[in-house]
Amino acid sequence: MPELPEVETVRTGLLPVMEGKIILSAQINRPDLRWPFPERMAERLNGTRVLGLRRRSKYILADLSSQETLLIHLGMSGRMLISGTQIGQFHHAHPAPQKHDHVVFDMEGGARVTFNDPRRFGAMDLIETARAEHHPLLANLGPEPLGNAFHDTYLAARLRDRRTPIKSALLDQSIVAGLGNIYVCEALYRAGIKPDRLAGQMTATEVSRLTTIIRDVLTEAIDSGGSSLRDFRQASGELGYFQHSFQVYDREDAPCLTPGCDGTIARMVQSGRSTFYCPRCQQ
DNA sequence: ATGGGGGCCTGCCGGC
DNA sequence: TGCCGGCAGGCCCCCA
Repeated sequence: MPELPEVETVRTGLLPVMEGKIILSAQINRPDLRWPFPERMAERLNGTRVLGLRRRSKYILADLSSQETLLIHLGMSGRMLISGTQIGQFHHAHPAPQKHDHVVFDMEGGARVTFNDPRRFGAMDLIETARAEHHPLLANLGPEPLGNAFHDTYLAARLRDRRTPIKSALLDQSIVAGLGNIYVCEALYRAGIKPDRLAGQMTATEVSRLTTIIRDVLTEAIDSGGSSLRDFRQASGELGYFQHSFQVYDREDAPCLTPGCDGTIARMVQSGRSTFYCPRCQQ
């Protein structure tokens, strides 16, 4: 799915049409995504005002005037598409409904936000705002990689003695929340660390370099509007362009881009997922 | 407790 | 052209 930068890009895109606006109607077209929708979801959403839109890891949290929070996860293939916004003098009509449009929000102000998710690995839930961080999906998340709690002594402590590959450790959302397959591959490449090295064997220097690089990669990706793999779009419908900055992800057999390295990007499978790396400059 | 693998879904692409 | 296997940005759950 959308990893942290893509989710942050979606959140930013939704802000102008959702924050401060009333949900005039929520239309729910099926009983579930990955899990059943909460009881009476449409009724609980209708007429509430969206007080704020937050992000935690890869989750979007909409705090509502009803003291409830709408939790949204995009899974692998979820999208939030906006229509009906006024751009200059032109008014964009709502497009015809598409297959896999599972939830449709009509907002005060005329915008329509459509959650479309072919694979249905996404999720939505409604929870008490005051208890949001205790939601089972959020309770065990590690620190935000762009927040103050993520620093090298923290990461070193969490990696210590772990006998899992560093790649798996960085994908573990309880260690750091928001990384996915792409950004872990990119970060390990930039750090010059071979993805199958054991987490517990990282040196202090390597851990320190990793924390900085993880921040850098995510920040650059957010600044680029995320990545538009397989046509993933921002809420506005625009394509992000960080995919053009991938240095290893999906580049099997292509030349390594490190200056002076004549290696070739390789692919291996770890825990059933593709890892891309340069066997030459990642040690 | 920790690590690995299966499973959930649909769509797309390449090979035969 | 059609069918089939493999693959896909996630993450819960079960097993050893």
